[in-house]
Amino acid sequence: MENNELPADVALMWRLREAPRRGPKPSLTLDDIVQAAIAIADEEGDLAAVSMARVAERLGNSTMALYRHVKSKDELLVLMSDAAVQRPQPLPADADWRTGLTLWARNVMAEIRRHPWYAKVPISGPPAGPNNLAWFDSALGALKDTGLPEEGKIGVVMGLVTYVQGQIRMSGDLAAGYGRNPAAFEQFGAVLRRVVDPRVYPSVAKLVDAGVFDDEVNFEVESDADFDFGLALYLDGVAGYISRGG
Amino acid sequence: MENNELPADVALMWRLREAPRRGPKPSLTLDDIVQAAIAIADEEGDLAAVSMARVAERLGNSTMALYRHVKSKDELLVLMSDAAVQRPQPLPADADWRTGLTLWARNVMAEIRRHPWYAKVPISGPPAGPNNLAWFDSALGALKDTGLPEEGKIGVVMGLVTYVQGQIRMSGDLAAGYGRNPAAFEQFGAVLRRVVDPRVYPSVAKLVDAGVFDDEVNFEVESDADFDFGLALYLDGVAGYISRGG
DNA sequence: TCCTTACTGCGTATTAGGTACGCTAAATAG
DNA sequence: CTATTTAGCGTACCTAATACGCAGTAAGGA
Repeated sequence: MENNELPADVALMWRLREAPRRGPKPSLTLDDIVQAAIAIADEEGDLAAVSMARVAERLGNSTMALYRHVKSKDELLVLMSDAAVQRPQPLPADADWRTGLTLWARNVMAEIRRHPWYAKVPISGPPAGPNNLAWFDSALGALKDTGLPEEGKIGVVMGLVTYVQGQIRMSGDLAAGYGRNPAAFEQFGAVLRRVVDPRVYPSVAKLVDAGVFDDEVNFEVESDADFDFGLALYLDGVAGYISRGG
Repeated sequence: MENNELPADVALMWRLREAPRRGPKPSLTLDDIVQAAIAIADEEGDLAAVSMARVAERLGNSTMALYRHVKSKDELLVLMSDAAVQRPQPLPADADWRTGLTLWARNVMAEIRRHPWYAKVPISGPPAGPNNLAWFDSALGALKDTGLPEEGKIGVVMGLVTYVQGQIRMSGDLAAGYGRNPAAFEQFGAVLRRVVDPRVYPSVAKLVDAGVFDDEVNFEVESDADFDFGLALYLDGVAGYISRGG
């Protein structure tokens, strides 16, 4: 058959399996499994909360039943990461590239905020699922009138993806760390004051003296501002690249 | 005692524990443990290869002996991530900020390439270890003549850290995925050709038609080029920010 | 000197999780 | 009706983290 050549997980994500004819009717569908796993991760806010046993329990099945539908837990994670993201909203057709990419990046951020575990799924290859590919397509589309060569568009989008992913992972890790031990953050300024020798860490010492770490930090607000700040810097760079013609 | 107020892991990283007086001489030092764990992660190229049992075995001790020196495996990981990075080389004093940050970013990349697992250690808080703090200090120092306010410098450096981290994690994940299943990458173009409907994925379809995915990809080379490309874009943005005066 | 005390190493056991294997039963093709 | 294919699942094995408590050791004080 034609889709035998496709990697198994890709075939699953694109639903390319032909319906099997014989055997008992499945009491589980792949969709059920993926949705249950997503629900657990969402509720717990933690990818580590997803265990095969827990997913099966939620579905009223035994653990091993899942393995009839999924080759391994890793495969389930890949399926989750494609199913978790909805298709992107189409960008306004009349938007210039910068407006489009800004919107796109914010939408990605918003989408993933609903599934914070998304950034923890190890990326094992190019974006091969239909939903993730749609996001990729949408970002490329924002650059269609820039005159950049195709490779240049890919580079710009990859850089943006990298930035967004990095931001998400970092803020996610920090938020988790904060939740686990808020004191560590509140004491950070005091810790630095105790530990930082100005001869060894001159620049950090200046920050400490300037009192930068003294006020409490609000993570939600600050990470949004940081995100837009870094994004704007990156897009400034892209603007220069475009005006140079790639 | 004064350091009782410090978080335990911070105190360990800065070696602030007073020497205990009574009891048997420790046959293990914290350094031994951390170095053994690093050695395992380096050799295996995989943070998951580090288990408490394996570290202990390497040291000729029992698993549980480690817990006299380290509160948990997570704490060991934090210690590893600070011990793994050497102090940064001082940046040339006469370098402008852009040369300095470019050098800095490349040095970070080179340093972490020697310990690819570094990027997998969950960041649970601000950079609190002496070595990581030294890197942070070094990056801030590169911006000292820019006239940026302290908060602006932090923003620039945080954005850069985010970019570098994102790049490292992504290229690391991809390389691991490639190692596990090279076929998935080589077939990627063919897969897209089979699966991409131009009406749904117009921009990706254009890439496919342009043959962008047809040539084999060399990961080492390409990721360096991608890294410098994205870095340059970001630094272009920073240049604009600086010339606007923060 | 000897006892107390703090501390190290470690054996044991518990808990959690992923998954190989093989059996049983169901549905369908012939 | 029989052969084949497939779903569910019980069992078992392996890896890993870590709580708990005992035993032995070295320094401080009597």
